[in-house]
Amino acid sequence: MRRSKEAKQQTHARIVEAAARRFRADGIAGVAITDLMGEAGLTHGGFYAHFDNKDALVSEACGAGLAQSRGRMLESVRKAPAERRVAAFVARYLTIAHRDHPEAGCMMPTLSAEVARSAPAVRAAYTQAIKDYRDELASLLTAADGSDGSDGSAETGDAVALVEASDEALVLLAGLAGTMLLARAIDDPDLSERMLRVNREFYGRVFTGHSVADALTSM
Amino acid sequence: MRRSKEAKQQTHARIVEAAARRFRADGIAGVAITDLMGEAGLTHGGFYAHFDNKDALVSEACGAGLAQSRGRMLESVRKAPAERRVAAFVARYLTIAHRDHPEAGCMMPTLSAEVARSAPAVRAAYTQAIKDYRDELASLLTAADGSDGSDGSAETGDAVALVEASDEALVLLAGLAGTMLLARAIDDPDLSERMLRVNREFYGRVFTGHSVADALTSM
DNA sequence: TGTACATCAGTGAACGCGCGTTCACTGATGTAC
DNA sequence: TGTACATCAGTGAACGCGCGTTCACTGATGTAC
Repeated sequence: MRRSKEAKQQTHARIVEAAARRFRADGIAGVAITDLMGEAGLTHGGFYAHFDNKDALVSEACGAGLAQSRGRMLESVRKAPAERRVAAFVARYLTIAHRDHPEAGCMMPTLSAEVARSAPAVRAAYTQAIKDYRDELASLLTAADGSDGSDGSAETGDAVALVEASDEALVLLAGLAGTMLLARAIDDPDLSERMLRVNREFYGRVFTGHSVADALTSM
Repeated sequence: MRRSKEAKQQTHARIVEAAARRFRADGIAGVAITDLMGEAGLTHGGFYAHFDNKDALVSEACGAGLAQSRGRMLESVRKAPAERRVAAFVARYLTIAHRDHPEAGCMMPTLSAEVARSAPAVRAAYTQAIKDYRDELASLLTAADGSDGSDGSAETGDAVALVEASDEALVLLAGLAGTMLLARAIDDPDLSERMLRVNREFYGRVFTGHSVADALTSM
């Protein structure tokens, strides 16, 4: 039952897509190859025509999956005016809907801990995806902050401004991922919602005004 | 080979301790009961004299382990003068040593994602431990912020101040856990260190001054 | 363009392995007299 | 205080199960002539 080259590529994409979805919902260790192949409409044996082993799939699914969820998150955000995009991103990320649907959400809160324990190839692919995320966020932050990306602090200049923006992006990524991570672990609905709301408010305000730039000045 | 009551309690404690350590290093799913019993100096069959099943151990180890790591973190912090304790805590949490030794560190970055997918009893125990952590941090924050815990904003008053402190604690917990989570997943040593440093600087400054209280006002 | 053959995507049974859990057993501890 | 017996912490073989991976096979696709 050999298939055409395009058919194989489509199958490959379906497996990766199913993996990215299921890994987020149940963790890497919690998803069996048989399940993934079943969701792709195939039987388990065919897996090895596409990947050397499970780790090879994990690398691809983690890289592609994080990039995909980033794309979906930022897509709707770009419709907002430049100065409101960061706040829109924060508001989009820290929602109850996102908390309750990890399979369709960001990979960072669900998979980072498992990736940290994974094979070098997995970590490398994941790291690259995080760098891309940081860079996209940094450009969002500089655009929101006026065109020069600075706020009049002593060591101003475009190079410094760019460094600061990518540092702010690291703060934002960590804060959002951590908030979602804990909001999902917490059993108490009130506390979980409060976790989301308080951080939404915090990051929305801090990254819209200039308090972050102040806090990060002269590092 | 029946043992005395105290001996049994000691064995029980040794199993829980080994579990709290190994779960942080390798994840819940990544640690077998045989391994844990071996570390406690026993064979696997004896496990069920102490726990109904693996989930029962997980509940106990997650609750106790998070409380223990919180105790260790805050122990050294209390030696600092009140107004520097928050900064000391942040500095203690976001270190390379902490990143490289998850087995001896905080449970939140390593286990929260897995706990979110665990049985109700596990999540309940974990949630309680997080609430305790929040409350301890809140008292650290109010102590650092002057004795009334407020900064002259319009809706001042002790009740409001307490709510604000526990909200600030939620922001801090999420930020620290998220930073460590990502710093561990990232393969690139420079970026990983930068993640730690930038966030250490950010949370150190923001939670020492009054910018957080400003950001969280009128929520 | 048509034929003959090699390739290889996908099938499904089978593999070895480690897991959580069970169970008959042992012998020191706790208890009743 | 001493004896007889019940309890039960810990042992180690065995269980059923699901996992990742292998492999002989099938038949449509790609290629050489």
